[in-house]
Amino acid sequence: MKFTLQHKDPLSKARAAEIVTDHGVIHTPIFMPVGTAAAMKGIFHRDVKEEAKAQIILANTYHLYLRPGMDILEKAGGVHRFSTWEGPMLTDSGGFQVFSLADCRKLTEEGCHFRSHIDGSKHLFTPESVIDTERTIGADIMMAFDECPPGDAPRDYATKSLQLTERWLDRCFNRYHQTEPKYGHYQALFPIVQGCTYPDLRAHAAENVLQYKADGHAIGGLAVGEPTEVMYEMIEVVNAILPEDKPRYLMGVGTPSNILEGIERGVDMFDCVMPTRNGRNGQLFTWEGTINIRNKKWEDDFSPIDPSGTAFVDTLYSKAYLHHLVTCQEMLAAQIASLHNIAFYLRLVTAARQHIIAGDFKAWKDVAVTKLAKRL
RNA sequence: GUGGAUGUAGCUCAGUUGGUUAGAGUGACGGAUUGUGGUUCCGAAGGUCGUGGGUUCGAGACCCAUCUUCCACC
Repeated sequence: MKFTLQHKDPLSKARAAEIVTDHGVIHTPIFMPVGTAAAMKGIFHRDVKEEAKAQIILANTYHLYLRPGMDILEKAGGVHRFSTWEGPMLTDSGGFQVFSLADCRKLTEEGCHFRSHIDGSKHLFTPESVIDTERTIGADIMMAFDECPPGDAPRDYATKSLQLTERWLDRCFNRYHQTEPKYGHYQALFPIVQGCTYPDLRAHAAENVLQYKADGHAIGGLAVGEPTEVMYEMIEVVNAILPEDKPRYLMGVGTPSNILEGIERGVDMFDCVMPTRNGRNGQLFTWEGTINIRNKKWEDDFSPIDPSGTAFVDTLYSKAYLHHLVTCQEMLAAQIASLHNIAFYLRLVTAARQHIIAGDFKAWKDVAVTKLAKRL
């Protein structure tokens, strides 16, 4: 995997770069749509690629491990061949899922015991087993197995959690170096910087991660309940330490404004369920602000969903029709809204990249953020 | 025609021996959702208790009449 820095914004930490993987090139800053079970809910991969212009998508280790299971993925020849997505992919380690299902987990030094949310069966994830699983899935970028503590974690818990995450990280990299890719393409492993909302813990975590000379670094454990300003502060602390010549990935973030603020602070990669999950619930993102298409006010608005949109759904369908589909809970509503939203998120980061290259990112961002936060 | 049931929020229904401001689910309305269980949560709105009399300090509840819908029997 090769990371090439192309442009740096003179007035901020924003940068434009290129990541080359064995499945293709990623231009950063980039947003990565989340396809948990190796599928973008309701959207054909063809449209994810051709209409939304996604360059890399996520899948989830926890979910693929439970269904269809690793025997099937191995027989399928990995997640790319199985799902027919031929572009770059990234797998989350399942750390977040294990911890977001807190009522059915038990944490030990060895790893995490948990019960399947599907059938209640018992399982154990360890740093080693997760790396093995991610090798079998075969994504271009694998994530380390970590603990993701809540946003309001007290300091003593945050400290212990970080120490465990760091011991697990060491075991992840040991296993990573002991194993080989199964399908003939390179797989990177990104460590995840934790530390909750404590600047010194974050700084320590960022320093600790450097020893692995990884292909890229992730910032995790943010947007989990802490104030937005605190999240930005943590990004600044961490990015001051993470190397400039490697991609930085802010996990699970966020709103369009969050993403632009992250880019300004030197983040290159983002993922979030917001465009797809909120789309299924009728929230549309636009340059002018967000639209709740369920609202009665749209029932007789026959203007296009997004006149400036580039996905075919944006100008083909009216707001009134989408309002009707959402009201009727038609599957098509979720499909249209999801495709619109991920297309918008990709246009958002593409615009950011163009403005970084043009040299006017900061001024553009300040104007864009105020509009994006509006509700229409 | 006779007998029996029924009527409470848009819809489906609770509502104790008569006792504070008549509740729930669902829908409709609005908000939330940040490394996805096609999810979940929150808020506010919504009532002439079929109608009219009566008994009572007090009636959604008891009595009378009447109307609605349903069932059974002639």
